[in-house]
Parts: sequence; structure tokens; C-alpha cells
Amino acid sequence: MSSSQIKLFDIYNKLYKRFGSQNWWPADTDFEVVIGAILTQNTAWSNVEKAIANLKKKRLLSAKKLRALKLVRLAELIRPSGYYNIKTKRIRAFLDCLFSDYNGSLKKMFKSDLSRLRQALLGINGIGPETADSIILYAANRPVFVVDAYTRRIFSRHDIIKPEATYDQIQRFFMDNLPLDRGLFNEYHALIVELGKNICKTKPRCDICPIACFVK
DNA sequence: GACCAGGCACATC
DNA sequence: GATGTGCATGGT
Repeated sequence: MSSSQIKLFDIYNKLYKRFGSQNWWPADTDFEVVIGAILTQNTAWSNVEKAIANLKKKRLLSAKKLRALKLVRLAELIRPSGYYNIKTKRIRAFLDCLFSDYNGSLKKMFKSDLSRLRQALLGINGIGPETADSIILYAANRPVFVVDAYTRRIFSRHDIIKPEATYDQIQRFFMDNLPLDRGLFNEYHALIVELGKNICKTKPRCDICPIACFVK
């Protein structure tokens, strides 16, 4: 094993030991994962939960129901998640793609091979690499590594990646140095988020960041 | 009241 | 290609 491989396994093991299984994604259906992935863009999950709860309460959390909903009504329901006007358009854009290209069926959409699925998702306005990969990993159950702000912050602080590395470069680093295991990728990303939520809020904390005791 | 959160698109240079 | 800005609510 290379030193990068050893480091990534070591960090994973330490995170798992510290935080345990995260059981991601917190959703009842694949469609809920998709909506949650869009709603959580640059947003605290606690706010997303309120928006999802609104949709669930009205029994609207399905592709068909949401598609039939007026945009102002959708915006009103997802309001607690913030950026609600933009997110309304993004959800709509996803649904447009889902219905025009896959007959409204997530199952059909997820059947295409991994790179075609990723390209299709990235082609939707409002779905960038992290949202696309979250959908692919946590809804389509395919092995892609999800990179987020915490991943960059934590791993660059520990000199494992460069802070200026692109999304694709960081993703490649993880996927080149870990087995392509969707269970592992699922848990690893969730653990990184859990660590980030707990301690890695602002840059100046780096020196006293408790992650040091996990990594070093 | 400031700062942040599981991003992304778009404008401008 | 790099850098800056708008989008918005709710918790600390």
C-alpha cells in the first residue's frame, strides 16, 4: 500500500471509531435523497429537515406530485431551507430532465452507466459536482466519492491535498487510493461531514483542531 | 448583530 | 482561468 492509501484508511478508521456508523443518507426514498441533495446546498441540514417535513406533511414528496405543484407553492413549502427561489428552479429543472428523458422514473435514470448518469445530472442547471455525486452515491448507490467543503478544508489542513485542488482532483485522489466500495464511500463522506460539523468551522482553529489527534 | 451552513451559476476582468 | 457576487433561512 502507498502512503496515501495508508493515510486514508487510517483517518477513516479513526473517524469511524470516534463517531461510529452515520447511516446516510437520512431519507426514506431515493427521491427524497435527490430533493434533500438540492436543498442542502450551502445550507444547514436542520433547515433542510423543516422543508422536507413540509413536503411530507402535504404528501408531496414524489416526482409526479412535485411536478404538478405551482412554483410559488413549492417555494413557500421549501422556504425554511433558504435560497428558496433558486432551489425551486433547481428542483423544477431536475424534474424537467427526469420527465423529458426518463419518463419521470428515477429507476430508469439510475439505470444508465455511471459516467452517463453523472453527465446527465451535471447538465441540469443547479446541479453541480457535489449534488450530482451525492445523488449518484446515496440514491443510485454507485461508488463515487463525494467531495465537499469539509473534505477540502480538513484534508488540506493536514497536507494530504492541496487547498487549491479542484473538485475533480480531490475526488480522483480519494478514488485512486481507496477501493471502489460504495459502502466505504458512503460512510467516509458522512464521517467527514460529522467531523466538520463538530470542529472544523473556521480557519484559525486549525492549530487547535482536535482532528490532529485522529490523524497524527 | 455577526457569522456560518453537506453549492452553484453567472458576470467580469 | 481566476476571482467576486447573489441567493436566504435559522442556529450559535
